[in-house]
Amino acid sequence: MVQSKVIEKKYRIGELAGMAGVTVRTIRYYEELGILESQERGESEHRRYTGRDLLHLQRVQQLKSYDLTLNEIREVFDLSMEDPTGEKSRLKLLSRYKQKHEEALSRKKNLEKYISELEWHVDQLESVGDFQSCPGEECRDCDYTEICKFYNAGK
Amino acid sequence: MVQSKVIEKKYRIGELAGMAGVTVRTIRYYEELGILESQERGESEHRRYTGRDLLHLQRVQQLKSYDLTLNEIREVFDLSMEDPTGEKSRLKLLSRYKQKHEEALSRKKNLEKYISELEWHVDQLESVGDFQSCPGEECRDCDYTEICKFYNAGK
DNA sequence: ATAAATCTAACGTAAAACGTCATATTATTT
DNA sequence: AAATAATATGACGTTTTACGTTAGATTTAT
Repeated sequence: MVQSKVIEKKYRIGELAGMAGVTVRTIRYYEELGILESQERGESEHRRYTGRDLLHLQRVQQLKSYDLTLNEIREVFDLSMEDPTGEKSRLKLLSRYKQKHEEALSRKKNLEKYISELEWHVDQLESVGDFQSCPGEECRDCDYTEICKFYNAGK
Repeated sequence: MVQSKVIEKKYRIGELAGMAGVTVRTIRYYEELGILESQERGESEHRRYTGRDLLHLQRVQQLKSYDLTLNEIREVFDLSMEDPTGEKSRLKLLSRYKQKHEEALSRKKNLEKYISELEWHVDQLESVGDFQSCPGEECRDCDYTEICKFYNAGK
């Protein structure tokens, strides 16, 4: 079964930028950072991109939406570039992914503490009348002894 | 019952910095931003701080650990400075806290998506042999159709 | 053949959170 | 009182991030 090599549609940098909703400069910048490489530039001097490149670019946007920096994004890409068919490589990859996982969990924990604090303030403001400021005298009666170190600090 | 006005121990900027584990410059900077005001400077020209100021400074550190910027921290402080005894003020405060709460929840959602993705990669690497890269051809068989828009993108 | 798009190279930017002088006062110690 | 240490103000410097913005040259499209 001969899979005829269909000539894939190639895009120029401006088209790619348009489709992905970014600027041309952004794409060149990503190339600088090693985040998005273009195909070999045959004959002409201009960059050519494929549909897969568009996917990669969209993937970058997605990762950005997770609040990853471009450097972190490159790290993630570097990870998936590594060929994990070998056992050693696989284990290395695994541990690095796990590390990133840990980092993310830690960030999540911080965020949850913050959310919990905000909820405390909201609770307070919703139960009219007994508003308490923090940190303050009233911290002595605060219920959030777990998440807050000021609860016991009222002079 | 006359509460004799005990003269509270006052700290100089260097002492405060030492106790809080920050530099002198940091404290002056926080003052610039309106995050930490010093007492009135009686007689001398030097700043004086109280135990409550130390608490406030520590509170700043805590909020920073939640990944808030100094500007956001000031906003939070400004909120709790407002006198919420009036109904109008209380409602305004409430809505602003709720907004910050929404923002935080949104960040949390993003983070969870990212964590979920990382877990996918970890899963893959742990079930040796069928490693898949993303985005890629294999995305067609990916289980994470909910969190990933690439699953259907295999050429 | 003109206009439109791209190329490389390089300097500019804007926010964030201080660091680092420089110079002048003020406090403390001897 | 003299020397030393701590502070004060002001202002410019620094690092990181993610591009923006010329500038001048070359390529591609109409």
